[in-house]
Amino acid sequence: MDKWSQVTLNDVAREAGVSSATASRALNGTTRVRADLRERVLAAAERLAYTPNAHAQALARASSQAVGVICHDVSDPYFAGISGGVMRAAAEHDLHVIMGSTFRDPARELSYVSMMRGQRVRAILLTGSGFEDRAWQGAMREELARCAAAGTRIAAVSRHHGLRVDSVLPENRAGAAALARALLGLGHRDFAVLTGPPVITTVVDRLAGFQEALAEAGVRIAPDQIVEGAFSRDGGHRAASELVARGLRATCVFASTDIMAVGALAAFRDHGLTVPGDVSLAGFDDIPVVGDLTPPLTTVALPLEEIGRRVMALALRPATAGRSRVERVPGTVVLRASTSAPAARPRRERSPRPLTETPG
Amino acid sequence: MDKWSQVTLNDVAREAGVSSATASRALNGTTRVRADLRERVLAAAERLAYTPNAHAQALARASSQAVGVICHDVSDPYFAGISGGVMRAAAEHDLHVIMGSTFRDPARELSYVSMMRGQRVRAILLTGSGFEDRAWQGAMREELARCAAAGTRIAAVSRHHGLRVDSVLPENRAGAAALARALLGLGHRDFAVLTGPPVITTVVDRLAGFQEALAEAGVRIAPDQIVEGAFSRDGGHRAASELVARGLRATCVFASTDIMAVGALAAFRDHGLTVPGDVSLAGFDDIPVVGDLTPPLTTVALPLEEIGRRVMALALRPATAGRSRVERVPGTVVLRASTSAPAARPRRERSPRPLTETPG
DNA sequence: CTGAAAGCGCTTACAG
DNA sequence: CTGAAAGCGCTTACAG
Repeated sequence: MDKWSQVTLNDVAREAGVSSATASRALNGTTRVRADLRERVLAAAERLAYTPNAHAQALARASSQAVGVICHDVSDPYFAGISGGVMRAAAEHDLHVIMGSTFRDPARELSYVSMMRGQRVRAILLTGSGFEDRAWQGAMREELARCAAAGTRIAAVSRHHGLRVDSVLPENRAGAAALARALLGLGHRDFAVLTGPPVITTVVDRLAGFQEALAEAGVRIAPDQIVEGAFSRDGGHRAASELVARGLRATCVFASTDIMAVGALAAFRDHGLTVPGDVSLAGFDDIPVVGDLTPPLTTVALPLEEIGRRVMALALRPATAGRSRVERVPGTVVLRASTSAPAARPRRERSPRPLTETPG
Repeated sequence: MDKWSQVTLNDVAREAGVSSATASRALNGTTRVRADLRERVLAAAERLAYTPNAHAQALARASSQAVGVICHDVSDPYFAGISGGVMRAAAEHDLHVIMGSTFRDPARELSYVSMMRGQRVRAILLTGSGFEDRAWQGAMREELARCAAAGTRIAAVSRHHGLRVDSVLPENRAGAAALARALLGLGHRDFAVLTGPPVITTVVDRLAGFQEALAEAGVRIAPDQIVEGAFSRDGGHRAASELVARGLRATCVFASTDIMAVGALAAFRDHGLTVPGDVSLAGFDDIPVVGDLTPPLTTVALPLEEIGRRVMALALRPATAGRSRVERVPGTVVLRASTSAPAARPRRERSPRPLTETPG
């Protein structure tokens, strides 16, 4: 009934009538063991339902079979998608996954890394994007140096400013720029952006790329048409409502994340605005559901599962001395029905219902 | 650069000029340690960036700080939601989460449990529903007995036939029955069901509950109006298309999972059928997005995150001798626009477009 | 309160 | 090929 009832290697050895060294070798297949002894050991292990104590193995071997994965929130479809790829890859390589959700708290990210270092994981995957925060970067850099010293590999998804780790980089900047050009191509000149917390590098990059491409076409977004919100469905809903409250002058709104776009779509509907009739709407990521919305959302598609597999692959490759490896993953602009040419009719017609109505 | 450069407790002890026993006690706060010595140890640990080797601790203490979580697929919104709750709870209790995705392979579920037993986790959470498979149940029962013998707690979400483990039971049967009654209340008498793989207990329960309630009203579903598909968006799309191909005679379709309903909604649209004009559609789970679809989906809401927290809480409570604990979580019928009274017009008008058109 | 020592369950040079 | 022994890094009775 208690912990001491565990079957140990010694039990197996005794049962098989050999030394624990031989039992270990037979079980691991590391060294040649006389066939009949091996058989006896295997049979004994089977009979006793022996499972090696992973901690003892890790201690004796000075290495474990685990990798650590840190994301912002597994229940967010973006991370759920990446995590799916990571889990597949882990299963293929017989690795255990220790998962940590930071809920976007930089301090928690730091403490997870140190915890995983304590677990002596083979590698740590940082799948959330970095934070634009000097102090945090410094602390993280120190922590990662300790990991490196311990032989723990590090690989990241997205840009982690000042960390120089091997990374899979979704082309947030270029993707947003390409999206902007596509929207310009539809005839839009007045844009608004729903953006996330500016400490998150992904947010910065997408906004920068979008504005850059617009600037090349001589188009500028009015400051009051850039609204910040939480990276969530409700955050998008609130941000879009805020935009409407400020007076929506744009013909096209870019939500820097699909999940925000989902909320924005609902908000526009709640305010009596049709998409794309009154306003076009585009997102980023191509999470599973956006193609099934009405209208389906224009977005920049990222191969989330593949990103997960690739960051794992990167982490499993031995470190290269000196500089860090970077793999870029392009985003693909997917034009769907949520964006169309801007309506030719006068502004008045696009004005929202009075704000006294309750949004959903 | 290599694994041997780890800072150990001995290094800290030496640096602080005390024995490793004292260093250990100071760090853990288990026993009174003279204040000045404690200070010196803490300072030394800080200076050396010491992180205890979790494996050595687990070995010496004969217990670890980890819990194992096994689900079918983290990237599925249902499990993503539950996992979110589990992660929160884990963070609150300072537990590490080892996560395994089985991709609905019973063998993999078994091997994960044994692997986690090897990790000597405190508890294992089975968040996927069980399999209706005798052989598997037998093997799992043995495996769980070994866990129990090792002091590893087990808790599950959903019904695991023949396993008698502490469980959080979403009321699949009652929820589906309540949904059926609500749909009957709208005036429907002709139903179809899109169901999942019948080895999954959740599938069995939802279908049974739905049919049961219909039977009480004297309504029966024609066998050819029950279509099986994969538990995924595309599985739902294919199942709905198959239903249309067979000749959709129902005025209302129940998809046993929201994720299937999402696919079904798209399929109906692709076939030129409007929801709920031509056919009403309902799902189950209330995953985040279904309220934002057009039309928003009627469903049975399950508090996914809370289910996650509760299964963790259950696992953390000590085992009760003898019988297993069961916590029921009711589902709430949420009527949305995807279901309405059946159209009064003749069948002809609801007939689909010819099947030669390509579905999306 | 503190330290020397044994022990947790494995692996792996080191001798045979 | 096999076994006795040391060692992985910690914790914890056991004596002081």
